[in-house]
Amino acid sequence: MTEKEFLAGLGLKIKELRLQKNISQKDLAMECNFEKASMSRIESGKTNITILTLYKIMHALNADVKDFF
Amino acid sequence: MTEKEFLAGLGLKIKELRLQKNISQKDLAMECNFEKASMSRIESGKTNITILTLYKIMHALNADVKDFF
DNA sequence: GTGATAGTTGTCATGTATGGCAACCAATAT
DNA sequence: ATATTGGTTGCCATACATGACAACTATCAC
Repeated sequence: MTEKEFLAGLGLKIKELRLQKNISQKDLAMECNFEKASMSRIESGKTNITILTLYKIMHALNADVKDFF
Repeated sequence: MTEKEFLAGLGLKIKELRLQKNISQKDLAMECNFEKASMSRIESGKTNITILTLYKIMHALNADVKDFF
């Protein structure tokens, strides 16, 4: 698995978990205290997020970090 | 759990996995293509690593990302 | 003591994540 | 046609992760 693929996969996983909660990128982003634009870039695998950003998203989704992989 | 605690916990987990393989910070760092200094800071929770850095460490340790959490 | 190994800490340059705002596209509804 | 909603993309400033090198401490061996 390349790094690009890894990021894309993680983004997809976040998207899946978000859709399970039936919330928009905007709403999830707001709970994480950042812009919907950032969430879009994250879900599409365009940014190499830090572990704390993942942690924030995890919290907002009431998920475990394990669930992201 | 605070963000600081989260980073510290992750660093500790990396250290554990590294020690299970009986390799030094320097050796692990070399396999990840960075300096032992960086590995030291990561294990002590001083840096908010990106997900790709975690991915590299995971690879070098032959571990699954899940194992880090 | 000298040397080797393991880890920590400081500083620097470069790249990029983050946070912010705006403009845009697509789809749907009014 | 207009408005709304969900998502994407561009740009900007700031903060910080990364990669690199050096200096330092501590421990253990010779």
